[in-house]
Amino acid sequence: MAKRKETSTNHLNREQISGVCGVAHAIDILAGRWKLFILYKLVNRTLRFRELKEHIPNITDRMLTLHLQELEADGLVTRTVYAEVPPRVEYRLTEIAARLIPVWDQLNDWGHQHRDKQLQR
Amino acid sequence: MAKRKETSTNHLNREQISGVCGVAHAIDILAGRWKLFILYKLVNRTLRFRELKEHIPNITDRMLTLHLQELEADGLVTRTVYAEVPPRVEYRLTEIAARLIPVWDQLNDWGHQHRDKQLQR
DNA sequence: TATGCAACACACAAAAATGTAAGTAATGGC
DNA sequence: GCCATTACTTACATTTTTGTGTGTTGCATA
Repeated sequence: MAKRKETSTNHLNREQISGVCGVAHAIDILAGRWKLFILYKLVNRTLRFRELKEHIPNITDRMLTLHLQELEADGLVTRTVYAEVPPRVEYRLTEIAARLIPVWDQLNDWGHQHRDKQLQR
Repeated sequence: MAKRKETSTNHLNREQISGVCGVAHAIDILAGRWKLFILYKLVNRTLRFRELKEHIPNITDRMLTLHLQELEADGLVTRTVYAEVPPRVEYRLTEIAARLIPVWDQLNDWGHQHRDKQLQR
């Protein structure tokens, strides 16, 4: 989330894998602690910073800010600033993010199946 | 990958989110640096440790071991040990992991689309 | 004049993931 | 006896992610 060290083996490995494999790239983008929660909340509606924060239990201002910045940089959300005081900033899904919704539904089903199965053991 | 501290806010947040959201749970399981690469290599075939290592550039013994252990614990791969010397250990996908293959295909398409789009900017 | 609000930024700390290097066991072949 | 092989393990270092707490801005209202 903070700046990454671009010469580290860690970083280079990440880049190489994401460059080769579309799934790895997708997971890379989606894997932040709160990102999916944020994206979920934005499905079919626009929300402002404070509203997102209220919808997502335990998230802090900082983590919400960092994740939103990354999601914006990755082209998954749009940020709109209104020239008001106090500030008003609205977030919404981009078109390419919306294309993921059906995939999320399937992943969601799988995730629930998997969790149930693991709990039986 | 090493043991996690079960009382940390980090850990508790992770658990809570994964407990509520199937997608978050799925991403949580799949998000290790080399996990998708490993799973990909195992689609439709069984491979032993050394073969996996040769198929995955730059991975180290340690990272491969750690990821395989987690994948096994999460029920995504099966580990079969043969009583030979030198040892022979084979890994294969479980049935529930195989159910993810169609989702991977879609995620893969999306990942490539997304990357192409990002590169245009 | 003091306070509150929204959406951050900043400095710092803690935890988690990843990487590096070396070592281990049992056995077969030389 | 010495070495090679396989699938690891262990100790340690580095990088990355996440969390905590405080400060900032500019205007409105009390």
